Amino acid sequence: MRDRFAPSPTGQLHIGGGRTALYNWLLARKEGGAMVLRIEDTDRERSTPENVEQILDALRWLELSWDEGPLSQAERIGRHEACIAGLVESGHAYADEGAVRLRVPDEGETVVSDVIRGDVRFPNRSIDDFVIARSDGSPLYNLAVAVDDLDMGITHVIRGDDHLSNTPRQVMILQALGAQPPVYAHLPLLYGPDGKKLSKRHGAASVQELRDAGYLPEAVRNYIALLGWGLDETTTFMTTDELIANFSLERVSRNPAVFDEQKLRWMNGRYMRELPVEQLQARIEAMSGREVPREAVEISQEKMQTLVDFWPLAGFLVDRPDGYDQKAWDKVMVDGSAERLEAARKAIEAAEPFGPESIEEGLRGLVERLGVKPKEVFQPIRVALTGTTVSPGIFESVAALGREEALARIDAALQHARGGA
RNA sequence: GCCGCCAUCGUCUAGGGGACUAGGACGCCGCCCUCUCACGGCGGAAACCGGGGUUCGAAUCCCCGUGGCGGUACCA
Repeated sequence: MRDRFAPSPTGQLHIGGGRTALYNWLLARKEGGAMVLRIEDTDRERSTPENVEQILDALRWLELSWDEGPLSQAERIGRHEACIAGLVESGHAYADEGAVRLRVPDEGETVVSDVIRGDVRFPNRSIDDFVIARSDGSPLYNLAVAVDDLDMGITHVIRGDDHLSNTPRQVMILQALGAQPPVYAHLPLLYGPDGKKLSKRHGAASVQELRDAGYLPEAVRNYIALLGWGLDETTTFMTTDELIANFSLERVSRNPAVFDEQKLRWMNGRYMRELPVEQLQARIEAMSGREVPREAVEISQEKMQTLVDFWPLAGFLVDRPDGYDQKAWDKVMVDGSAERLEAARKAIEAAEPFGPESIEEGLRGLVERLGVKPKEVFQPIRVALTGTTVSPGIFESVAALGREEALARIDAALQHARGGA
């Protein structure tokens, strides 16, 4: 069993393309077959080395490896031209104003056997004698694809639904060449939330945009696998091994799917929470190119949905905030807040041994003595430390910051409250 | 125009004649937990595109309509 992923290099890899690659990869793994990576680059203008690299880049990030290739379709032009000549010679094709057209019968029908759609029948009279070679002799897409799939021994063609209407043409070329068509599987297309084709204005539309938004490749794989395929009525989380073991083309859905980034966020958050702290830390560091304290990761892990969420949440543990969010300050620093912060400072200073437990003990004791609500004490500390009203747990945050730095930031806030610089 | 594909909660889907007062998940709403934001727990609202058939019985099968999408290029 051999399948192929055959993108045309037009820029970043579209999420739909990522899913097509995933399905091809899953099936090849499951069947113990091979996946060929073939670049459909017969359109020389669009097919720049940079664009090809974008495809490979996305595939590598998704951790989808190919067994052969990347093969260049354009480099096989000699073979394509030979086939065109052969087709003319055998009478299956003829020259027309310099171009070459395939002879399509007026009667009968061409059947595309599709695992997902069943047998799709196309009346031959609805298909014109189509061009397989330009007047300069260069081969056209349908011919190149058919010849390549044949030569490469492809048994399963898994691709987007937008290719279904062109498939009878490829089948005709194969038949004219005396070959059996492969098994086809046309995947439903992916759309944006507005029902239109998924594009940049929907947020992330490409695999690399997903990566840059802080998603984990394993979460992306799990999510997009479920876009048009499902195991049963309840299974949602599957490891890659489980995906491989369970995948089947027969269970691929026929209707188009809308890419829902909110659901991906949720799923990604679940994956992040299940990661060992060291691993999560390593990923945050790899993505940002900066070192971050393990403790900072530990106390914010359950609050993040993506890798980039780390910074607004726990960035204050890496860099001292350069100011206070005005809204946060106004909301929290009301009458008496400065006094409570002052008292909290003493409690933190006295915490011994310095850690979350002793800090909690001291701060809760203060709340008790003052007879105020916990947040009336905790929020001013939070603003002093982070500049905002959002952070991991306050005791853990103070502890992670360290006594000296925590006290310094509180002092700065107190000064700010008194109208100082 | 012609050819083709598709049609279940807002979204992803389960369903392949009786198990359906249509199940799960995201999102949404409410409650609980709570130092903020989250996590988590509990509960709730929310769908079979329309019309004809077939059948004792249709979300499931057939036809028509409607809608969405794709193809129809000397693009891929």
